Amino acid sequence: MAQSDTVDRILDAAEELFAERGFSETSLRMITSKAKVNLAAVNYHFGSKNALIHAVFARFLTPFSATLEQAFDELEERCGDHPPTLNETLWALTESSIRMPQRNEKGIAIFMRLLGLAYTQSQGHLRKFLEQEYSEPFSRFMRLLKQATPQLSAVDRYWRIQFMLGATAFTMSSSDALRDILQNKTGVETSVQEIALRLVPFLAAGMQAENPMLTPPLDSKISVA
Amino acid sequence: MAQSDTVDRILDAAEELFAERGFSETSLRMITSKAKVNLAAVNYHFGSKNALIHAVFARFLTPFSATLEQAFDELEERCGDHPPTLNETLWALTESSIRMPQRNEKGIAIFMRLLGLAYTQSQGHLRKFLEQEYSEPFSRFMRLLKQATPQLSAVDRYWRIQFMLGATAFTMSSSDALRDILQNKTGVETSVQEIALRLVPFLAAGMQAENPMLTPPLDSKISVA
DNA sequence: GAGTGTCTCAAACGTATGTTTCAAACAGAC
DNA sequence: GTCTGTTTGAAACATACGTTTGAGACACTC
Repeated sequence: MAQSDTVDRILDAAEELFAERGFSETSLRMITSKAKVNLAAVNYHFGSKNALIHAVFARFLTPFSATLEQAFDELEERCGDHPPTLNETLWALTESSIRMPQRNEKGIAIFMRLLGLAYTQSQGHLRKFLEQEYSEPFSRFMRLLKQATPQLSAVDRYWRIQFMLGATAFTMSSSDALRDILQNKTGVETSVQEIALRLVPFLAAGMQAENPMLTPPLDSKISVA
Repeated sequence: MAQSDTVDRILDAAEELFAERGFSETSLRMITSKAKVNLAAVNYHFGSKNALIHAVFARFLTPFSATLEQAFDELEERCGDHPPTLNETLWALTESSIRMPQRNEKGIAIFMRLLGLAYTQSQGHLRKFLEQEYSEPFSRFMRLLKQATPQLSAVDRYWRIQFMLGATAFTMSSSDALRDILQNKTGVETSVQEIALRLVPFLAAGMQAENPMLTPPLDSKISVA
């Protein structure tokens, strides 16, 4: 074979195992035995385990980042001069992730789970890699959010964006487990698309909540001070 | 010394390191050297690394669970026959965690971060341990949430609770870092109490958002199917 | 078909991990 | 003081990890 498929087999296996178990909990030997390739192939083709992790992310993040840029372009064009609304911005992001070209049926779930892990697991090298490779669509999203919520103070907006990120990353990073729990308890099946469909209204409502400082009940022991 | 403080020193060090780095990324040798105790002390006092993880959780979860039960008791008593509202329920939980007896100033952040990790890192033994030890206050909270949101279907409510958990665990677990970023960018100081003050309205608004299935924009490519 | 660069393979390397061992130190009771 | 049960200490254990090695197989060029 001229161009070996070993690289792809490794990436496929690594992607799935990383998503299932996390990075440090997945050994190269698990990956190579699942991919049915030799152990040394990983270091031959990628150089190191960290570089393999980067490659796994790059394989889906590069096309996703392109799709997202395009979605933002269309959105801003469609809106003309007035800035896109919060709902439109969130849906542009959601649709981009859902309509991504998928390698298999688990595509989105793995994609989301990996993104969640990237935030959650404190892998310094990964964060650095993602920041310097994909900072542009990220800050563009932030800019759109700012335009869509002019009524919020910078501080309020900052914290609410963190809340959104948290709800998304956390839910997606354990979406398999959560889906299974729900499946066992109620027999209801839930696709990742449906989770996203439920998540966006939740986030939008939270972002647009009333002034946060007025809500503690009168008898609360917490002072605003 | 009659009752050694080795146990507590190990628990303190383990708690902090686990919260900083996760479970598999923290070795017993890191813990014992931070705690300035012998390596074998962990296995002597706790039996295994997994048992140590359980002990770390039990040390703050047991008193917290008691505080929470009490807060729920007071809440339900105060409300008489009608069920507590969503805001009241959320505030009862928030105040319980904020007013927890804290070992140090990082108390709440570590507490939240560990809870988030427990959900995120796929440590089967931990989930099993937490479920069989602390299922009661958890399901009581769930019951209160159910009563406070009768308009939601069971499935909607399930997912929205996950979103709340995520926003909370994620934000609180990285509250130190997030506070510092905000401090550097805007010069604004934020206490954990203030984060909670901002978080609760966000969550309440998200929980009470309009029917999630009606919100995708008209030109959306996503079908509700 | 000899030569060349690419890739695979089994084996080993060095290091780090969780756990165990066993002697020494310590405490409190008699 | 001596004994007894508990706790600490340094060292070793077995295992798993990421990585490296060097010989072999393969496809291709000239």
